[in-house]
Amino acid sequence: MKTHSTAARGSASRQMPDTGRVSLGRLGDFVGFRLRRVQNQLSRDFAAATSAKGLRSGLFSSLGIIEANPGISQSELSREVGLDKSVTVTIVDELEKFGWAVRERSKEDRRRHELFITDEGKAHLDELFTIVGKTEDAVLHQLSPAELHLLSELLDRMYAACMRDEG
Amino acid sequence: MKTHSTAARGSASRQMPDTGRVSLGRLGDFVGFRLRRVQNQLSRDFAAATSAKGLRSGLFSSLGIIEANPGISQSELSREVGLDKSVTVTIVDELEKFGWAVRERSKEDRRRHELFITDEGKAHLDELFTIVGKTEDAVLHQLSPAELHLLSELLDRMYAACMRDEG
DNA sequence: AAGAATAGTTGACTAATTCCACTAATTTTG
DNA sequence: CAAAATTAGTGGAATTAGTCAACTATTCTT
Repeated sequence: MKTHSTAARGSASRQMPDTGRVSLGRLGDFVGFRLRRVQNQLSRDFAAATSAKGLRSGLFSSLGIIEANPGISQSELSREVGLDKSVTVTIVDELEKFGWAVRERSKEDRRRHELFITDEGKAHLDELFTIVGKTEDAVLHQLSPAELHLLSELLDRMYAACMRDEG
Repeated sequence: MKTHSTAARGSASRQMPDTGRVSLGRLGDFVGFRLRRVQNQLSRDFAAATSAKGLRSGLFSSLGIIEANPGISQSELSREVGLDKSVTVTIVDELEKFGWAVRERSKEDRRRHELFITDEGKAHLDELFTIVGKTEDAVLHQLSPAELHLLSELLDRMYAACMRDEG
């Protein structure tokens, strides 16, 4: 069952439409494909907008999570952002080098490193949020607030289902 | 420039929804973050489900596009899947090696290679669609058909906006 | 106290991405 | 029509991201 056929112009066989759009065919029945292309483009826009700062991928998200969850551990951070623990180490190393966040040994569990954002980190995060907000708005400006909210909700439910299955 | 999305930011979601006690903070106001984590997990599931076949990423999507657009050129394929041209070359090389697709020099424009899926390629694509369908269903089973349809539509609109912005 | 489990770290290895140069064919244009 | 610019396809180098296994230190389990 094709739920959403794009352009099914004419009969299937033969040559490419010179003017028309490319058909997704059966691929159009899967959200994974659409998700991937949108996310690809979005993260490319993000990289272009922040290229001056030379941030490694995942650093922005990590700093955002640290800000929202003061004292979070690196393991929890890894789980939330979806990165390997070893990658998180590298990111936190960099955050500390920049002076945007700090590690503090936990008093209760001395294996843990509690993470905190610094004032300087907050300032840079503000800047980054502004940049990302701009690039996202360029893509989302035609989605109504209701649609945007629904999109977030659907993505959250999908993510929750992912985590339930193998989390 | 009453951008809806800007108005929506900051007002909507400040809860700790899905997996637990970790808050998204301001990050929750951006779809890019949610998009990334869902897509990451989804593509990880896909990789796990197809690991036996050892397919390089983008191969499945490429074959799907070739099936839906017989005679498509490698450039057009690259554009549609969102890959670099050189990556597409590698993928088509592999598709030919497997016997799943063929290159044919175009009669009208002898620079072009027209791409066609083979019967064997169709068979394997059927198999892949089944596998991907299963893994997606595990994530999407709780989304209603209407929600699913809306999600696809929103993603398409976002993608169209991306493409419009940078040619 | 012994053993399993968890947090963090390191380094090695593999896959993916980007970038640039190059050939061939076609289109543009002066 | 020839020169220049453009487009399609290819190969390779360099950078980066993602995965994995080993290892220390600490805590939990029994």
